[in-house]
Amino acid sequence: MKDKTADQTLCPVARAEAVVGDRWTVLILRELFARNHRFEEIQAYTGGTPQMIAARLKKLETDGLVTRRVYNKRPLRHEYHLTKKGEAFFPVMFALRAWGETWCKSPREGLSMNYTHFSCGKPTGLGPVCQSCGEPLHWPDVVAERSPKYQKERDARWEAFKASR
Amino acid sequence: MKDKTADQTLCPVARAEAVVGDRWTVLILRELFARNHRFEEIQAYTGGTPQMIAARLKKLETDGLVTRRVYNKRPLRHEYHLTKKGEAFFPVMFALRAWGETWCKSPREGLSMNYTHFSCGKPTGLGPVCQSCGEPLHWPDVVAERSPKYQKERDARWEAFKASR
DNA sequence: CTTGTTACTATGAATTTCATAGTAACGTGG
DNA sequence: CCACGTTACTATGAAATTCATAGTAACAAG
Repeated sequence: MKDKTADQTLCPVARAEAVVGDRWTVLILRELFARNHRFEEIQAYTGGTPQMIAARLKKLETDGLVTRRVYNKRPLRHEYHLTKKGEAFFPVMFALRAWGETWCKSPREGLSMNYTHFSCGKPTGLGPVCQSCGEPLHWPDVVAERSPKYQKERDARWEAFKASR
Repeated sequence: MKDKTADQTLCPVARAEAVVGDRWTVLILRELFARNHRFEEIQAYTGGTPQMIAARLKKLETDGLVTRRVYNKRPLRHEYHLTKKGEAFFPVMFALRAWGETWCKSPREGLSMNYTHFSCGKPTGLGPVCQSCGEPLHWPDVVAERSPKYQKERDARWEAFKASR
């Protein structure tokens, strides 16, 4: 799991990719930005196997993007939360989502996510800054809402996960 | 190599990751944004094996981010260029680089990349919009310059690649 | 003392990656 | 006309990773 790439180059893109250059890692971060903090939530919504999730969370923790927080002693249970470094990844996530909405979907599908800028109360749009007020967007200053279809898909994933046990 | 994930979800992040959720793919895009269009350049600077590069370029082509352009008949030779869809990935790349510069390097290393905004002639900074003029940044409207150290690393990679044949 | 909850760990088969080497199609210089 | 150089790959087998499936651990509740 160790990646020497990061130490062998000054390239910031390569350094970043050594940390987040993995599908599961990004999907986990998506869930954390969506405020799903528990292992089973992350597993259910990403569709990853427990090993994939466990390994990625461990790596995210050692890489400093995630901290474990106890929410229950006896039995000991942890939630996973973003650190400053993790939160700072938001612009990448936001840009990635915008690209995905624009270029990886057929037009008739419409947007799956709609963001409202908390400070101005209006839609953020897809751009790097709020289309309504022009300010740069920070997490947690945006409120995400899913399209009904996408929300349904999420609910179905949760049900399917629960049913399979 | 096929990825059913994209068809099974409305999530734009998952859709995007099905296309670019891979270290080599992102490094190849980095080179294309840096205007290195030839196979051997991409191989040398990314450090990938020819199969990795060839497979990713093929997938990038079928996914519509890259086109092959003939630059020499007899022997037939192609260059790889970004399409509109590929160019549209720039904001993600830019944000990723900014995150890497900020969070994946020790302070004393300094910035590896410095961007100048062509339209205003001043530095862009790390943010989503030009720090000098406030406009959103588009490729190819930014001019990249590498720090001497990073440039040296790149040159060394090229030399090492050439020497190994 | 059986069932339920949450968070993982174990195992072996399938797939992917990596290092190394080699091929192909041509131009060039002798 | 033939050996060498250039560019872009392809081939091969060992090593590592991923996936599907199943199971464990530590407790609470009834």
